Amino acid sequence: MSAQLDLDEERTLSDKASSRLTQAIVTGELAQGQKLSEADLATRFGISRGPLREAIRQLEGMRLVTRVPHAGARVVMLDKSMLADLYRVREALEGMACRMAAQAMSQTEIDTLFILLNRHEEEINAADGLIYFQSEGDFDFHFQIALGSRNQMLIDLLAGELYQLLRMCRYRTSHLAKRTRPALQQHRQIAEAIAERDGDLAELLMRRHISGAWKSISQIMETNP
Amino acid sequence: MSAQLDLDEERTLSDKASSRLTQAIVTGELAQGQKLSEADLATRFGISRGPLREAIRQLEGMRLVTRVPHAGARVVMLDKSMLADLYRVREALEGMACRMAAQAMSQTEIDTLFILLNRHEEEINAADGLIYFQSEGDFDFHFQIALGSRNQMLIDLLAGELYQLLRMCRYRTSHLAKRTRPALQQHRQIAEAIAERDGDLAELLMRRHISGAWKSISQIMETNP
DNA sequence: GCTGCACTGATTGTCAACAATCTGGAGCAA
DNA sequence: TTGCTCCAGATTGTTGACAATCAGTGCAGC
Repeated sequence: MSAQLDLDEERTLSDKASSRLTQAIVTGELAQGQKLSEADLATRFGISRGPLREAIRQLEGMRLVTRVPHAGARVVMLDKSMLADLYRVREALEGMACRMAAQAMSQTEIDTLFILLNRHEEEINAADGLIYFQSEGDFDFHFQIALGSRNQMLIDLLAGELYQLLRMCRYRTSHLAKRTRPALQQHRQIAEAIAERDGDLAELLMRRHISGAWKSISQIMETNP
Repeated sequence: MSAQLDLDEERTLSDKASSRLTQAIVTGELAQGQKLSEADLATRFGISRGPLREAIRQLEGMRLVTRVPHAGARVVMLDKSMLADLYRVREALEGMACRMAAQAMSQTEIDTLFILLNRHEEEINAADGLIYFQSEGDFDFHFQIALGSRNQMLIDLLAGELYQLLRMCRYRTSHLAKRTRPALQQHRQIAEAIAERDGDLAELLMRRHISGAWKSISQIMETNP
């Protein structure tokens, strides 16, 4: 849990509504494809429709909802084709992030990366089998690398848009197979490539890691609903 | 000019305002860093502040404006660091688009690509020296490849966000050196790689093309304002 | 029985007024 | 002069009412 703390006495109503909506969508409280009734949500959040509409416009920019004029907004449908698109984009962006991180990360940040990996490994060993956190730990790793790229646009794209969609997806497939151990192993290789400042290798490994994850997920989706 | 036609009797006021604002920002009618006064713009567009605020929220999602609560929105400042970020992201995304296009483009689309290149070459030869269109022709080429990727998310990211920022940048540096001929040559190599269905090479060439463009632009910016 | 059309209810889009917040300067004290 | 407080104007944030548009229903006509 690394979300922004919503001290109710901060920011504007639109922004708060935007956060709550994002949360509700990502956690599945609002189902995929569900219609977002302005009146309903406004009363539920205790605000008026004005700020709510602005929040919806913002979520539209994050690709979390789709809006059609005069017909309202709906939670995005994460079908297989869209997920395929998402993983390809992710492969490109995180590959680049990795390359840049290998060049720009400070030694301290790299140390942090390894600490993260160790903690992650302990969690896996401790709860061998039932690992709920895997996704969050995974996000932390990828997020740290994005930060390490020092590329603000890359960071915004990944953290602000793609990762939300990914979390949304994971909340729904969390019951499915994990492959945490091979993922951890790959993470380690990536971190080592970064530590050795080998941008080419770091990018290659990250891309392979992500396309591998997609192959695995896509296979699972064949046999499951 | 391939923008959406704004038949005034279509869509909603927010959307129309959004288009007009985008246009105004990209063409420089609204200067970088300029403050966007809601009252002023609303009267200028002949609408009320409600739809205008929604439009601004949307532009914020496209990274064309930055908003700070209670202080208003400003046109984004395209400083060198941001442009560097932009070109890196572009390199990653268009590289991937190229790889996917090499696999997914139909023969007809590939033919169109070469027709585009030929027309572009004629324009360069015809107006040797003063080539205003270069940017638009360039956009057409890159856009066609994005479409060829068949990846809707990639298309949206490129056409909806990055290209707007790029156009915004070009409107300001259009008076600077061009390097249209080497760019055309590189375009041709890319198209040929796609025609041969060589995704690896197509991606490599596109990435080299874009990072080369950045080196050139960044050099020019050293010596100019 | 089926098609087409008007009506109705609900939902979204828009507006103008009101409240909250920020910015800049006048006035005063150290 | 410098620094502070406080006020006023302007700007943004929010609201509730009003207008426009859409989806579903029932009826008339064929």
